Amino acid sequence: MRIVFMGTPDFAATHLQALLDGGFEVCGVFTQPDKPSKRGMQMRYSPVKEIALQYGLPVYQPETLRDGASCEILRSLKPDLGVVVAYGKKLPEEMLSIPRLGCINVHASLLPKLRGSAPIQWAVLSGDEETGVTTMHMGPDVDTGDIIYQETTKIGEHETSGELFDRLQELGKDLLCKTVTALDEGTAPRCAQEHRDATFTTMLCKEMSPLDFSKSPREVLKWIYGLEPWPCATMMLDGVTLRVHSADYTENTSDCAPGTVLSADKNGFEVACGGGGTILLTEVQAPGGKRMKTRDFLLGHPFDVETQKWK
RNA sequence: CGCGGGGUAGAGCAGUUGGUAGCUCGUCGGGCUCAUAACCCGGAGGUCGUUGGUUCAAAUCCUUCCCCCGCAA
Repeated sequence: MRIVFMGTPDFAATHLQALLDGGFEVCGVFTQPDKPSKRGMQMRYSPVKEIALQYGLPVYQPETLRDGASCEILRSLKPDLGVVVAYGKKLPEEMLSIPRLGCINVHASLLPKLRGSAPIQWAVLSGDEETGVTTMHMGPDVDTGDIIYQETTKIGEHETSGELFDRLQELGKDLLCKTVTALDEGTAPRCAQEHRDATFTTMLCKEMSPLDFSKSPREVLKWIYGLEPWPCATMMLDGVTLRVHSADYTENTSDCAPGTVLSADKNGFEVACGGGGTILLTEVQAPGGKRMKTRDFLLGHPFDVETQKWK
């Protein structure tokens, strides 16, 4: 079975690698155009392109899919199936129907929940107990297609989006291989989504970083882990913006205003939250510095709880 | 050369009109105490990221390179 793969970031690259490891025939790869990025702003290949080149696969990086040229390329590859994983552009309807079996997509949520661009992070941010991955047939509207398979997993109470990312791509790649095999054998199930249960997610942005301590300790903690590793939660403390990387629950309560630092010692920053609870910030990062245990941070940046200022 | 911040005891930081390298924590030893992560006394531990230069003298001024962090995604 000839497969055309479309994807861009690491999450997609893992899936492409799995197809190749699984012995599937990938006859072409679409990925986003090279762009300067990272420190140094050097031109870099997408993770998917790196793997494609490594295996000598033809790589296509059209700026747009809507000028007809991409359709021509896709037709010329004579694919049986299109596999789209985090490609970064919406496919025009015309392309979806070119492969003999159509196109399928791997989405990192339990559809119809968390449709949209950052389902993994939003699963954490929302405080969900579980999430998963879904493979589906692609239709004209994004993330609305018929479901083929789903795999569910529990979200750890202290699990970061980054960690969940890693786990879901492991689940996703296996589910993808299972799905492709089933499609090849004609045994794949097909189940329409319950569209009225749908929820939607947006891309994360830096404006989400500042922590809102008027929320409950669990909401604050989930916000911290949901924004890890990017864009990362932050808090303003006496004029300094601290990034907050990890936190723990406490048994304590407080009458102080949310956001008040109740203690700053070897355990970390204990901050008053909404509802009378408190939260312990255990790992932080100062501007220009690297992340470190709050305990270590305080050795060189002592904080006076009485005045809420740096000493 | 995209922009900016930073590399100083095991850890986190201070220290630029150049002049013997400091603080907090940890660590080791001793003391106090019913006891202690508390307190007191004492000790060990640093070629100040790397190369070259200026100077009587460089952590500090100039130069080469390496590494870390943030912006941008």
